[in-house]
Amino acid sequence: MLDLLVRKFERRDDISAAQREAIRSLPVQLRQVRAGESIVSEGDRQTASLLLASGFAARFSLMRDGGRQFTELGLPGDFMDLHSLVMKRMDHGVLALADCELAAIPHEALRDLTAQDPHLARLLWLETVVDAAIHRVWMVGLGRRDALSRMAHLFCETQVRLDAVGLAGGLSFDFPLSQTELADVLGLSAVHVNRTLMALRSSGLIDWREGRVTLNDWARLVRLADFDPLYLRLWKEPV
Amino acid sequence: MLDLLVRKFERRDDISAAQREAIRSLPVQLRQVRAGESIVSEGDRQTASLLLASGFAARFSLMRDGGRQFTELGLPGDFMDLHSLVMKRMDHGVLALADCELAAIPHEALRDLTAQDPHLARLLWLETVVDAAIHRVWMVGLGRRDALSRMAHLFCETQVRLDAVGLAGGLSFDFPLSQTELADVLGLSAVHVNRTLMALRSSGLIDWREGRVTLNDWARLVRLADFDPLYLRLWKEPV
DNA sequence: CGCACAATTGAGCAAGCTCAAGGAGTGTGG
DNA sequence: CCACACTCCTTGAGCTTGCTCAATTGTGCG
Repeated sequence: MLDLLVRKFERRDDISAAQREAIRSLPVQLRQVRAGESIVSEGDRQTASLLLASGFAARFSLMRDGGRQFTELGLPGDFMDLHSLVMKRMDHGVLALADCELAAIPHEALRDLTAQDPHLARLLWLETVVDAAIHRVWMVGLGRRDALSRMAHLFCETQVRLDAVGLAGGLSFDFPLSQTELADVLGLSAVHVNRTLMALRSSGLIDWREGRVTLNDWARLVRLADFDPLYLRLWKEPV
Repeated sequence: MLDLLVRKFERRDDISAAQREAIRSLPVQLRQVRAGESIVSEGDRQTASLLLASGFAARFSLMRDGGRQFTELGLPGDFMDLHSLVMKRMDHGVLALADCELAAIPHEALRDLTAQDPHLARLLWLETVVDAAIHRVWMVGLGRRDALSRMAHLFCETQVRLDAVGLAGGLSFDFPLSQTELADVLGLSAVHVNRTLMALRSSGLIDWREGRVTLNDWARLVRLADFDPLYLRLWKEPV
């Protein structure tokens, strides 16, 4: 379960056997959340951070008028609320989009680990920094991309992120969102998501049936989305 | 100059005299950048992080088609690229919107500081986490708010952030952006920014003349923007 | 004066929205 | 087994927010 974290760190930088061991021996408490249920609510004060072991989750904010905006998708290997280690009170909620298994790691243990090992501290810090980088890319999409390119970008990003944790079978991956949920990711209405999707489908770029997306023409999709995966920091570079 | 940082930390948590001193004795190199010039370019590999001492800056991303989206405003007391301490390569650029003074703090010094003092490490980490929180709020605005409320929200946020560093005279503050730049903040066209601004002005909510904004009706503006400053983490709470 | 840049305004257009309805799949109680 | 409810997807129709293109008016500066 913590191996997921080890493997993610190892994609980004070299770590020693002792460090690997230090991560593997972090205390965890397993938690299961059903699809559609809340994982963390806005305003909660966290005392542990949740590592998603399997499933799909999303950070979201609600508006006074009932509107909802998802601000990030959480995939296996991602922390849903690592930032709560330094900012206890949650400024947003986290929702399970599929059945999820989560490993709760007490903040106390994470604090000890980061105090004793500055390198692992930086790798954890990097996790939250990559979240911010993803946020920025989404902002660019929300502010400056039209629906088609925005959606294409999300599919590209999701493919690369899932592939990084071995959950993409080539250019195909599970994507258990409803179109309404996708609309809240993309800042569109559900109706427009449907039409945009139809356009992507009928131009042969993607298929999406029974919760599984297939990217039929990666090159064309990347061009349409202007996608460059550098911001995901999924390749080695010393930290 | 580094006092700005000390004061920001002290707004958020208690720090000891020794810690204060450790921050004050960080090596810095002063740098001046003229309005309109670039502070950091996308793709740069940073070896120091830049603390904005005075002026106004913005993070931005460019699109292939020439479009531009600002992803955060940098105000005095903010780091423009603290995240580069753990993610060397810049995934976006930083632009001076007004004449800026910056203090460059070598990564080496920051690494030493964070390795030796976990509490200060967490406070620096928190800086980047608040950036991410601001990103999320902007995302909600870009995805789900109309132009009027989005602009009102930005003015509220800017007032609170400037006030926190003593740069707001009551409900009035310097705001040295052109309408075109504001458009790139809000994900709107310059023309629509102008019209939205007119609406805010003629309803008596704000004035904006000669680079200075005045908020005439804070309560109404907050309501229009649905603004809640909690995400800025400008008040005390142990880290 | 001439130039560059910012703000403003008009006019027409379009991407994306809302409202509404219908179909398909699934689960539940009778 | 059927009726019903429910959710999700799909499609049509008309509307509205915000866009583009274009022109006009300052304003500071060499």
